[in-house]
Amino acid sequence: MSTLKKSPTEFHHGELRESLITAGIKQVESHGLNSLSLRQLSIVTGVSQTAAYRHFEDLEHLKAEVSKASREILGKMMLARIARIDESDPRKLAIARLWEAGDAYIEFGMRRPNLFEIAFISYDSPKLKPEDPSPWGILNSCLDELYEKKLISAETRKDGPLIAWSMVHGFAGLASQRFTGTVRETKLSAEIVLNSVLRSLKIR
Amino acid sequence: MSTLKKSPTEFHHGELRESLITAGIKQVESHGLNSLSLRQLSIVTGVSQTAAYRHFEDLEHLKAEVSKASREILGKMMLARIARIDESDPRKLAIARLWEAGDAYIEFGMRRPNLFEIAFISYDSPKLKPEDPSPWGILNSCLDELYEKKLISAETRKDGPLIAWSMVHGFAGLASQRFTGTVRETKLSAEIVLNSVLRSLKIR
DNA sequence: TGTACATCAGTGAACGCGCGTTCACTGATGTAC
DNA sequence: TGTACATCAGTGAACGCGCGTTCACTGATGTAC
Repeated sequence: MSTLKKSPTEFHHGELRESLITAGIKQVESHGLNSLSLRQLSIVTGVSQTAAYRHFEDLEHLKAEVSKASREILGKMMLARIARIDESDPRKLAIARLWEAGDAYIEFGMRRPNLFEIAFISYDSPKLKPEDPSPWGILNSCLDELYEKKLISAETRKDGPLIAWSMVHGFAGLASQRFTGTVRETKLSAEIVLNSVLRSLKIR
Repeated sequence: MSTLKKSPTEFHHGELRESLITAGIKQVESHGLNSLSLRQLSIVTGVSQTAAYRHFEDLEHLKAEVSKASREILGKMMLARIARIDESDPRKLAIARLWEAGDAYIEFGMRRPNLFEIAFISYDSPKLKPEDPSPWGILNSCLDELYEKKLISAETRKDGPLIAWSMVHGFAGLASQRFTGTVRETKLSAEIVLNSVLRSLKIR
């Protein structure tokens, strides 16, 4: 049971940096990207409104970290779905992994639209360490596995990331904007889209 | 040579509504979605800062109109590219139309990223007339034509919009965020993506 | 054709707000000796 | 083990800004008679 606020007796927070990012994620998720402000975050975190400057150069840098954290959440969701697959046939397993990764990506867009939005805004100014796990990296691992199992050609392996990412990212974006109908309709459409990814990769 | 500003002698502007939307488009295109404000637009348009309220309920409604106008610009670009096609074989023509429409969409994302962004944000509050021309409508016309020419099946006609739109919209979004490398690389990738759309529609 | 008057489309001053950021400061911590 | 002191991570007051929106107003326009 961890609390974001420091207890009022202690002067030092100890984990302010992490707390601010976590609070940022919550704020964006429930009130949208533009509601992110240093002041708000400070209040929520129980800290003076200038404390954040000990950890972030400015608002832009904080946003970039929240963006990165969102991608990491997405990456973890993809990995969790992949880990849950029960399949012994290695070829079917490789296909199922790509499918589940893509479906998790779409689900993230649909269920957490504001996080999806900030995750894929590029903040130029700050140089961050690459996120871990990275959705892009996971997709590439899936394609590597498909290639190793001879399910896709070398050329498809090369173009695959672009094709799969465009399609899944596009649909996830449309779903996050509620352009794809009800939740039920969106789930049906997601199946069509994922099948279409496999067809594009010449797997089916 | 039309000017956005009214001449200082005249009290009535005459076309303030249109001028504000046009100024909004320019503002978003060059300084991003968040730079849009009623005050800024009023200054640019040469009008007092409250004049806009005679034409728009509030900022949100103005944004929705700018968003709609962006989609119309995109629609016009798609139609312009379609009109420029020189091809007599009706089946090849139908395919070329889909291709050019998709390519125009991607080009819009790449070249006018800020307009692309505002075009596909959904503003719930205001009910607007649907845009004309609408990118979605154009895509559907292309698919209708492919179906009439027996180039796609009835089932593909049904799923086609989703598949084509996801893929093209996804890639355009990635391109607009500069996730697809240089302009040259992006153009090469666009070809791969559009070919992949055709494959998904079982045309090639 | 001329005029009274309702309506429309502007003005300009003012309000209150939340924000990013700066500054000089202080409490807490850790380390060298 | 005890202490001096540098460094780190907070505080709180203050700044200036741009913004959306309201209000009472006024100039321009069009229409009924």
